[in-house]
Amino acid sequence: MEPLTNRQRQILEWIRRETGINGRPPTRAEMATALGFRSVNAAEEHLRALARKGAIRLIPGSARGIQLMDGPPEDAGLWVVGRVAAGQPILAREHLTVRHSIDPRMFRPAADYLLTVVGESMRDAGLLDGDLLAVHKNPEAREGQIVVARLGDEVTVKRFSRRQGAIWLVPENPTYQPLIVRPGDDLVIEGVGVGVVRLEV
Amino acid sequence: MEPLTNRQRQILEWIRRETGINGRPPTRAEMATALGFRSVNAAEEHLRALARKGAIRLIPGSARGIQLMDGPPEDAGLWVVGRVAAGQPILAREHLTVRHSIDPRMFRPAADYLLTVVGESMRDAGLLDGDLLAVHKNPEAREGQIVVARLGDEVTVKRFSRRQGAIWLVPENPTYQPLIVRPGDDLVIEGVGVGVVRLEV
DNA sequence: CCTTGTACTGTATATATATACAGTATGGAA
DNA sequence: TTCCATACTGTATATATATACAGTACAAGG
Repeated sequence: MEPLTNRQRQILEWIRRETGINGRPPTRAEMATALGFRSVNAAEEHLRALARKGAIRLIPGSARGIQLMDGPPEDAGLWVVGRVAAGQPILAREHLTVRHSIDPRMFRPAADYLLTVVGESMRDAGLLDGDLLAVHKNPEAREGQIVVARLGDEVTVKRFSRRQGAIWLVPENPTYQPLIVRPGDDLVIEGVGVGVVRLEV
Repeated sequence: MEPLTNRQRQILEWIRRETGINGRPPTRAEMATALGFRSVNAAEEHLRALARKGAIRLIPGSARGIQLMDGPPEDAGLWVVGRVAAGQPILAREHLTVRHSIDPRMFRPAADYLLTVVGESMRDAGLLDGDLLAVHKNPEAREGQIVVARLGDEVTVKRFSRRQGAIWLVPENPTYQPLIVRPGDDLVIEGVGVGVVRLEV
């Protein structure tokens, strides 16, 4: 998709919001009124530009014929990706399993997927066995963040910390030991935790 | 809402489906074509009937001016209702605050609202301060369930238990004491916890 | 029996709406 | 410099769309 200008992004966001609120896309006249155009043609040309760049689809000759190319964020949903060892690292294979209807943008920053937590190593951070960790994909982490880290083939959820020039992956359970990552170990930060969803209480 | 006839329910369902697929409500002509009417007025009169019975709202003089009164269950979302004391009972007032786009039917049984947990009394059950407890409205509870209970004016989240002929509201934190409900105290079970959503990690 | 509501057909029309065409001004790329 | 895209104003028009009005048939309720 071609990049949008600031104004175009602004207008696309407005259309998205308006469509969500009213349950139907706006007309050119409604756009002009709301966005401050004195000519309906300004709206028409913005729609053409957005359609040309692939952000929307226009249905010719049809009232309110605006289709948003990426569905409204409300029903985008999140996938549960594999299972993650939060105790002794156990599993590594990544594969989509179930999709849940949760707005990814409810979390800050927005979540990209959900990971099932396995084990009790993050218990004192309120992360229990079976919990779904909402993860924001990011190759870097800041001090104290809960991260999804990959060490070789294995994936683990821990608190990220830098101590004595090394990276520590610290559990939140006194019966577990911190993982100290030595330079040369192939550590990959997959993302940072941005939220938790528990389906059983 | 007045009861719908079979045909009206059928047509309402079609409108709902169509609106979801196309991102906008149908026109009278589209309805006639799809539903097999040879007159657009059949569609018009069905819409009038649905509007009169409160199932939809019609926007006069507007193209595709059909508003579904109850949104499709997928994007119904959940409201955060007030704040609940999970430590010493603190707050009682119930009022809607924010709405989150979470499928209520993700939980078993389906959630009716979200409650913000206040305090640390349920810490060892993985319920931290600020967590959103997904609650299924229910006036009864079974042994061991996490309940939202109202004692007089105050609302609290605890584990439900029957011991020695009385009801115990048991915290999950050794520094807190169980609440023993004596016969005569006006205890109301507001609902049972069916899940947790945490927006910060 | 009469009335009311449902469930349609068939025709007609005002207007809501998309959309073309003619301009103006600006800024970036070739 | 020229060309093109952006970002608009302003006018005009074909048609998509809502909606009124006139019927028909049937079933239920008072």
